[in-house]
Amino acid sequence: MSVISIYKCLCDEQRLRILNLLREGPLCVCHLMEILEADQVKISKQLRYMKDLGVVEGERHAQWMIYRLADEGHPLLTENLKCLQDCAGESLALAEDLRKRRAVTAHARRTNPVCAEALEA
Amino acid sequence: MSVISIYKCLCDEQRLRILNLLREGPLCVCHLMEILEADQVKISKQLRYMKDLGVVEGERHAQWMIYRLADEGHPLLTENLKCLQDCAGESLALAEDLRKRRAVTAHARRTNPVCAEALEA
DNA sequence: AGAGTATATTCCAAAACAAGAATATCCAGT
DNA sequence: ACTGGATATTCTTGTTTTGGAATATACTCT
Repeated sequence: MSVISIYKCLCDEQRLRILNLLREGPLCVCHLMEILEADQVKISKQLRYMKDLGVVEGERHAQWMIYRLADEGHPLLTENLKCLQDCAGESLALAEDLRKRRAVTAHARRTNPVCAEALEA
Repeated sequence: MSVISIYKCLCDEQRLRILNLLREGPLCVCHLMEILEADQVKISKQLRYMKDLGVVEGERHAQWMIYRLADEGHPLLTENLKCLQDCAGESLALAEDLRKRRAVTAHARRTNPVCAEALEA
């Protein structure tokens, strides 16, 4: 995972939002779809793009693919995601995304325990 | 200057190196060419790209165009440029570029005082 | 085996970007 | 007005990235 790769991921709003979400822990595609209100193909493609650059990793758990930040997170990426909380502020709805994230995963724990459990692993 | 714009500039090696150089103060195109060992058109195009995104500003001084970071530098950009010194390390020759920068501007002060002076303004 | 859910891949057209060559502009000095 | 230096723009072509539609794969449950 090179410095340039990290910036290539961050330079697109949707990818940036995905990384911001993964910062708080792994997520499966269906949760990302729900939080970002985007269709499945688009999300999958973004994840593929970032996986090819080594920024993100995916692991299958039953029928779900759980994605997480690769490498325990390169320091540059970690720093940026932290910084973005304050810097981005209004324009990108990062805080809002995180709020949704909690709602979605909490809900999943009830409706879809198998998937929810995979997130812990 | 948006967050995404900043990352769009940082996600290309040459642009990143230019920003790293501008962090220490304004420079004119001919100095950038010399330090990065790149041809004029390529540098001009990168500067144009970054200017259109509002990340960089240019001002004419006689026949020279002096470029600098816009806006006194967005905090996110500032943070990244600082962080990169350590993070990037070997792969990108950022420290080396800065060394060259000092040599080039020092030399300019002797051979081309008019241009050199414009950098101070 | 068959059906359903979750996710990935492929194909194709559009847009953005990059690189090189040629040319244009702006300014200073004569 | 003319020349030369510094910089910008235009044109063309090739590559990367994006977006939508269709399709394929992987896994689970019955």
